[in-house]
Formats: sequence, C-alpha cells, structure tokens
Amino acid sequence: MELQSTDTIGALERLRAVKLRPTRQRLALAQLLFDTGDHHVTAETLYDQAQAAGVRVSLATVYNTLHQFTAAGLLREVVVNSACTYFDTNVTDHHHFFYEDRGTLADIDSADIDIRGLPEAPDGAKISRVDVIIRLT
Amino acid sequence: MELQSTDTIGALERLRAVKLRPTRQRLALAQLLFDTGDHHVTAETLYDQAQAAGVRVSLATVYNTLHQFTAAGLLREVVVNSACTYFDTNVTDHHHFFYEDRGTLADIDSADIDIRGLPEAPDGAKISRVDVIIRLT
DNA sequence: AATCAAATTAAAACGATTCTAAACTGTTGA
DNA sequence: TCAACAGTTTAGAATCGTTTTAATTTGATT
Repeated sequence: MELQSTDTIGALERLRAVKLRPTRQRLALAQLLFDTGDHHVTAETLYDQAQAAGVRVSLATVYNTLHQFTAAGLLREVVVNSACTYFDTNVTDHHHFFYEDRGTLADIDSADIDIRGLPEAPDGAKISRVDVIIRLT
Repeated sequence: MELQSTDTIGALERLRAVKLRPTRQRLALAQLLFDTGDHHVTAETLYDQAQAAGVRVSLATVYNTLHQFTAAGLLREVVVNSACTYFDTNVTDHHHFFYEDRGTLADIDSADIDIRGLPEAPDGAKISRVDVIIRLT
C-alpha cells in the first residue's frame, strides 16, 4: 500500500495539499476538473462547464486557477496549436493524439510509445520534457 | 542525377515552381528564407531581417507570405508555444529541440530518433504528422 | 466581530495575428 | 507598347485569447 493515494482525495484535500486557499471558486473548479476522470480543457470550455453547473466564477478566475493548478502540479499544459492553451488533468508521463479538425486531444500512455536514441541535451541544457504529438485528420 | 535538384534553385525559380507570382516582396523574403541554410523564423524576426536588409515590406505581407509558402510546401509550421508561430525552412521529416528560455529551435534529424510501437490512428482518422519536441531549460 | 492578506472580478489593456478596402503592380493580349 | 484586370500589398482597424488593473469581496486569524 502506498503512503498516500491521490486517487480518491476530494477537492478540499487536494487544494490543502498544494497550499492553495480553498475558496468557493477553486473548490468548484477542482471538482469539475478532478472528480470526472482524466480529461482536457481550455479556459473557455471549463468556464462554460462552470456556467452550465451553475457555478458563479469569472473567466479571469478560470485563467488564474488553471495556471495556479498547473504551477502546483495538479494540471499539465499541452501545446498543440497557437489558437488556445489546453490543460490536461492527467499529469503522468504520456503523449497525445490531436484531432486537428475537432480540436480535441486523446492521451497515449507513455508505455505505448517506445522512443530510442533520444539525443543528448546539448551543452549545459537539461531536458525538461519530451512531447510527442500525433496529429490526426 | 536527379531530374531536378531543389538545392540550388533561386528565389525566382522557387516561386515559379509553386505558382506564386514573383513580386518584389516575395522574392526578397524567399531570398532571406532560402538562401541562407535551414533556419527558423517568426513573422516578427523575418520582418526585422527584411527591415535590416533594406527590404520595404509590411508585417501583413510577411504574415501572408509565410502562410502562402507554408501552403505551397516551402515552409513548415512548428508549434511549441502559444506565444507565437514558428516557421521552419527545413521541410524534411525531422523533430525539434526547443530552448524554452531563449525561445529558439534546433532541428533533430528524423534518423536520430527511433520511435517504435507508434499507435494506430483510431477509427477513421489518418496520421498527418508525428511531432517530437524535446524541451530544454 | 475586527483585521488583513489573499482572492475575485469587471473592465481595460495587451500582443500576435487577421481582416478590410483602397492603392499598386505583374501579366496578358490587342 | 500599353490598357486592362486580376492578383498583391498595405496602413490601419478589428479580432481573439489572454493578462493586467484596481476596486471589492472573502477566508483565516485574532
């Protein structure tokens, strides 16, 4: 058994764990993000979900919260086009399909892609992440 | 010997080959892009290079031209962040290092990365491209 | 309950990019 | 050669996702 599982902790515990004050807005957004299985959102889609769920929150707060959650390691940013920023509730090591026409993402487990002969980071640089994006049409 | 090598053709021939009218602006931008070895530009950096070279061209035309060249297969778009769009004069199959702090790119030859077990495209989808981005800090 | 830092917000600002519509320029055919 | 026209360029306005501002509200602490 692990010391602590993150699978079942609620929004409140999650916010406490990363030392973010559990405000009404953060709690509601955390529930929308983490109580529904892994998925991908943009600021706009999460804002719309919140509206639909009757949560009173501004778009600015959605942006703030997404960035705070990302900085805290609860979310991961996925860059697939310059039109908008995607956030992924799956923060494990994995890759992505990107459906270019629909603008949606699907996860690819890291174990399902075998990358060999990854070049060394040049000079003093350090690899912060390897992103594989398979673009689909 | 090949029927036609693209290594040494000039800007004029290049534009003719893709049926773009060889205007003063397109010729100048094509020279800046293709007469200097493979490299990466943004609309802003190319515009600045043009200014520095004494070429009179507007930023709007730089944007138009970059997109026309991309549609014609002379350039390839590289998505690494949402801040701005990069264009690559190397249109062969390859991948990228991205120096996050400097905002610069470096090519990685396709042969230098060995990807195995690439997942099939789901349902009716078709893979249009596989992008590997190694982020460096 | 009073206090105060932290959080939220509407609205303005921002920056990259795209659009508009007027002026200009290659190309074509007489 | 040059008139004519479609294609191109351009300044400036518009757009859109995102960030900032500054005032208000809220959560935690006493």
